[in-house]
Amino acid sequence: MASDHTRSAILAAAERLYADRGFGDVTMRDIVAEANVNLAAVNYHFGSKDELIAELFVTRSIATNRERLHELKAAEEQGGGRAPIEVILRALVGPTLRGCLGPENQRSTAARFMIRASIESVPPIRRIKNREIDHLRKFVGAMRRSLPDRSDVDIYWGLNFALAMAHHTIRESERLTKLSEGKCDLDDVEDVVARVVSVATMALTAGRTETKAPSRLAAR
Amino acid sequence: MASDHTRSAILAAAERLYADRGFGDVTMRDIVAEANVNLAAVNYHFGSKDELIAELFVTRSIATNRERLHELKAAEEQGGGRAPIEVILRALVGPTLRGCLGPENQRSTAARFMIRASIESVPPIRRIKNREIDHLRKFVGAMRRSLPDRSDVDIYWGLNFALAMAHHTIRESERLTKLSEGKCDLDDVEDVVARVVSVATMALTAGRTETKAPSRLAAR
DNA sequence: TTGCAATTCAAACACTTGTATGAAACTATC
DNA sequence: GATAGTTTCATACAAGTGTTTGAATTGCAA
Repeated sequence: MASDHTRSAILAAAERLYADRGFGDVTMRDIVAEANVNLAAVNYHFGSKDELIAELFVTRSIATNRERLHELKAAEEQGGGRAPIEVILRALVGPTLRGCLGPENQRSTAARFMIRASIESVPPIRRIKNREIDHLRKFVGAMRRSLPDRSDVDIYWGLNFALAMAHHTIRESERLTKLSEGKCDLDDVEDVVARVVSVATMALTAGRTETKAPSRLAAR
Repeated sequence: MASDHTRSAILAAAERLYADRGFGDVTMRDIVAEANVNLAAVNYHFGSKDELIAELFVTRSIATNRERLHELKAAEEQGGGRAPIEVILRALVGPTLRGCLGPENQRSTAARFMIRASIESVPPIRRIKNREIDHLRKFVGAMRRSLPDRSDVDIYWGLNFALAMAHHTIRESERLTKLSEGKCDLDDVEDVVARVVSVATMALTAGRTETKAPSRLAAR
């Protein structure tokens, strides 16, 4: 107990630095400098660098998953156990996209940290990451209920592509802006979410629910 | 001149190790051990570790781009200047997917190295990477010619999503296999290519060329 | 205030990293 | 076969890494 001040200062500084520069080039000395704390404090409070990273990841992982599941559950309850596929997908990719894109000042360090963690596979995180599969299975379940005629394989691929578009867009947002000479506005987060959800919905419904070809706006 | 043997042994070993384990945890000592070569050889032949990485990346970058452009050019010539969008997308994502997926023994180290390079952003590569945008612009041009009614913004997003699905599927192939309990067969590369191309095509044509809703098999 | 545990701190430690050095071995030319 | 240029090698070096140490400082209860 006592003064958690140092502890949380380290957590905040580490998360910020890791989110910005990745795990590779952030040293413990960088972290303690950013936190205005002595070098030995990290080992004193967390045991080791890896345990610090692990704690950061576990905490954020739980929070992100809770947020996504909250949206999902609300949608399913409102639909009497079956939510529209667009809404499910929105619950899956919305929180992360909103946290990582948009105007600079309102991006969450937490979301950016999680994206880093999903890219750079550092040992302490890799060990924990398997649990994420259980989390994704809950979305698979919801998608099955939403699209009972769809094969499992198609569901898995749809989920995979939805995450692909969301994560890749975040990671390569700078390149997309440059390539499109600013024509693709990544600050308009809701537009990005709508595009991702729309395409993923098409991937999941094409060739089955014919004629309905959901428009991009329908996913808003 | 003289014996390039050492030089190329280093290149091969480095590419293999980087492809497998990433830039982060491969040291020069790992490389020279794998190449059966003295530690000082890397600095003697390449100047520095960074220059070795840069040479590796430039070489592979040129080769990959040439392969993709070759497919693209052939398609456009056959179509009298306008290739079907499916074929353009196939030229974009096919080579990489084929190189990185499929049965273990026929995956190319080159392709896997390039994926590593596109994920882990290490300084020597970051400096070079900007040129890739020029390469992508050629695909944007072909896509514009193929879909003249489509807005530039939609073209850029379609390209972005196509690359997203291809790269993410490669990076997270293990997770997808585990999540789907083997139901998604990532060794069937042509099926994966067809799925990616199909979804990207839908993203690029939906709401415009109505009724045609291209089926997954149509993209084969 | 005194005493004791929790916390902070400067310094050092053991280890790994990429790079440099200078002697040895090799190769080809005369 | 001697010589000059290239390549290899064992070894050392300087810088940076995470971690440990033991003394100083703080905070709080008796």
